[in-house]
Amino acid sequence: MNTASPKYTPAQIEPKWQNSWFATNVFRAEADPSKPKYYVLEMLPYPSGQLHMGHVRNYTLGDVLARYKRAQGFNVMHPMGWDAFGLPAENAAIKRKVHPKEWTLNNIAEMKRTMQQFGWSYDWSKEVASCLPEYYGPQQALFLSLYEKGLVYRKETFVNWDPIDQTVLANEQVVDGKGWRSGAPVERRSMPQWMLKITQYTDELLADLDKLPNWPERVRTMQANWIGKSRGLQFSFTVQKGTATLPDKLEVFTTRPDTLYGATFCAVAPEHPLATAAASDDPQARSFIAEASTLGTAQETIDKAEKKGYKTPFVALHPLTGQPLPIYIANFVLSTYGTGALMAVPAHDERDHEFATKYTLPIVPVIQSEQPLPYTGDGAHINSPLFNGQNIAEASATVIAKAESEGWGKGVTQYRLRDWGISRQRYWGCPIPFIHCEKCGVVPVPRESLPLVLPDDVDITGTGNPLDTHPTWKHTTCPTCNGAAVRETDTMDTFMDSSWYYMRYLCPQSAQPLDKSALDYWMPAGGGVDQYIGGIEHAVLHLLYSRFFTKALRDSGIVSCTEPFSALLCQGMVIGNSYQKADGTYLYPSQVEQRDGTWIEKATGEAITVHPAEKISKSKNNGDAPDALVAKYGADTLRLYMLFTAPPERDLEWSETAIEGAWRFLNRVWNLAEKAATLHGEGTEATEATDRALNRKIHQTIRKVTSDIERFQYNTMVAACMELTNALQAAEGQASARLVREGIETLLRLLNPAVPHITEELWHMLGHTTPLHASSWPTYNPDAARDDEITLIVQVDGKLRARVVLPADVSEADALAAAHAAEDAQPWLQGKTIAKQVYVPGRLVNIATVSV
RNA sequence: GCCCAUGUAGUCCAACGGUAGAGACAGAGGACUUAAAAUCCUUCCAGUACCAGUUCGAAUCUGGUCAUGGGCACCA
Repeated sequence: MNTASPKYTPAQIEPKWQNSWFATNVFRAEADPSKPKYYVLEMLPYPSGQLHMGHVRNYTLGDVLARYKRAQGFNVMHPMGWDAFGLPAENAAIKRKVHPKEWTLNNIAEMKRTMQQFGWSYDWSKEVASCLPEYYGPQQALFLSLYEKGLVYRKETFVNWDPIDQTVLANEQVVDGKGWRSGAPVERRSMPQWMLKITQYTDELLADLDKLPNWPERVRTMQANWIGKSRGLQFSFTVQKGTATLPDKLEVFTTRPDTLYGATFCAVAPEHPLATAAASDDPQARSFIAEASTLGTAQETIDKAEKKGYKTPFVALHPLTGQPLPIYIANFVLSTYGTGALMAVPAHDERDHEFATKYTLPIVPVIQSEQPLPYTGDGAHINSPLFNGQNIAEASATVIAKAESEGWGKGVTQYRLRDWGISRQRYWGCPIPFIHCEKCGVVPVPRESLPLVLPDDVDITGTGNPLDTHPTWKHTTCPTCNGAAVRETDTMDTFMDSSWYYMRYLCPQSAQPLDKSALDYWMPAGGGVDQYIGGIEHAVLHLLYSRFFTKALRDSGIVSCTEPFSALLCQGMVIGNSYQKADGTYLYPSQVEQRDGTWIEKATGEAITVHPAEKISKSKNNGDAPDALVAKYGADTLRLYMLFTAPPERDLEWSETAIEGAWRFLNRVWNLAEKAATLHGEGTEATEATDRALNRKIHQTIRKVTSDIERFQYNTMVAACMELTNALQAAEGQASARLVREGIETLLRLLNPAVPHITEELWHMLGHTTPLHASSWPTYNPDAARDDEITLIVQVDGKLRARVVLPADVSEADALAAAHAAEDAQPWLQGKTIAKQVYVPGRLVNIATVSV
């Protein structure tokens, strides 16, 4: 009887269900105090126009959790938006003569269209795009709140100037001395910058890392390192030139005050006032300083062995011995850390040692050691009249106490974390709402005239700042005196945009920047986003800034919670081998195959080079585009593949054949359920035992899938569902049709968060009128899940010798007796004296014998 | 150089300190088919990178080595 059963056709069923979900807003989330809330958040994408596999993985992980929590009865917030300001839009404007706004909005539309093909359960009514005035207007208002809190200031400062992007970068955006986006070596320039006082929260940002147990350890470590807290002594040297004593002292910071007697020279940064003073009448010093700054950090990093110094005419008087120490300008001294000057102890510091060796300066050991110098370990101090024999901790305390009592120094704590420079001399960003008036100085834009909107009619050429060169935009009147004034033309770092978007999601239409009642429901005191998911690349910057923002807004009374993200999951990258032909072009994985141990192009047989797995990218062709794969297999197959192939934190290696496996599994589920829907319990006579076994499997699977989802073990969750599928297939004709059908329905409910379209379709096909997304999560019956009998392992001296099958509720005595009686164990027990017996209920008996 | 993670069948991955194999990919054989694809059935394959230790018992814990990946790297 061939009933021409309908085949699994994702191209038809997926759009159908997506339409039904989004037409009726089933994922709409509104505050409801009668229900427990759960806020699932994935990092918002930059709208490049192209969705890539990393996004697909990220959003699928979040969607499983969101759908699961919804089924568990939580009121789930699961929003999505766009990190839509930034340089690529301007680069596109320069290259392709398209306006940044048009380019960005088109990209958003395109990406959103692609994203909707995946059936992710977003409440799209919460969508925000940071480039729209509805978003950046409120951001300007928040910026004014921070200003009122004293957290915003302006500072003339050396900044990292990116010569390609023609913009200023934050320290954090300089990677190995190069711009994090352009890759160009960074230069140093001095200009007035808008700063955010993140350092006011340094201690809290560090201490509260302990309140984040559900963050990956390594992320917390990275943040702690970034904050870089260190304790030491800050003290001053009297400075002389010849015999004349200078009015200003030389302030230095050291984490090793115990080595003070070993200090044989001092070094200052090229930007230090003393360096400037030395350069005033010395052209050589001037050229040394110029060289040190133009070299930039990039050169230094590449050529880090090259420590260079220039001797100044100044000397510093040692505070304990009165000895004059020469002062050098040194290229390795950072002006931004500590005081920009240091005391050098070549015997116990590697850099100082290298420098002293190069310039033949004295090296005085002050710690007893057999090790070659420089020795950085602990030990008894020598050559240190005040504290000979003490260790580092004791000696440090002695020096600090003496310095403080005599008033030439004090114990201080230094941090590596600097204030956050947010000024960008760019067009495509949030305008900073301030006005420069000659009479009144820097004046905030009145809140009632926000949003301060970007002008559309700009000419983007790639040089300079379009806001500055715009004919009219910056000219305005001073809100205080009504005189002629000009607007600030800097825009904000895009990390500002992503520092609070997770709050605006909760009230995207609010007239206030943030609606406290919505925030207090979704992000109450003591709990923020319940689960945040994103890439490890944001471990420091975005996450640290967001934590700072949350704390600052808390202190302004705008939010109640103190940490934005209660739990964090950093997913691994999606990587793949790349295949390169001799002419340098890259082939897709589907175009190559391995034959007799070598890789060749299928079409031509030409040999190709295989590069090891790296991040999937368009230029390397090492992975197909997500929408092409959706067209080929459907979203559910791609989702399942992403979940099944590797655990979330691990890198996921691209494999076309593994996708085929996911596709096949879904077809098996389809065929199984489809058959159950057409056969109406025409019965086989099932035995009680087979039914009980199948029922047990069903309940064990519910238990396993539930706990796997809770632990983000999505790969084993899928495996458990595959097992149940196998069991159900095998049970056809063996177990009762009613139970098989129940098993299939359970399977669909368990798989629904992972593959929502096919499960919804089959659920419907089985005659259910309540859709799966509105159904509750299955619960298991512990009695049904319990095994009747167990296989007990019998070990003798730790080695497996026999196994015995016993009732699950066997007593220890019976289990031991059975173990001793086991035939296979006999040869190993003959004539042995038993020393110890270990019984692990349900698992094993281990009989340890006395060795002769 | 420092810190962290990872290392299990040909491949991707499982395994509260307790039977190394749940699941999948690939391979082999078979069934169905005129044939192929699809589907279904059966099946081969490692002893957990290496060395030592703790333990009745180690893939799992500890120490060391190696490899891969990532982060930090003149922070005084």
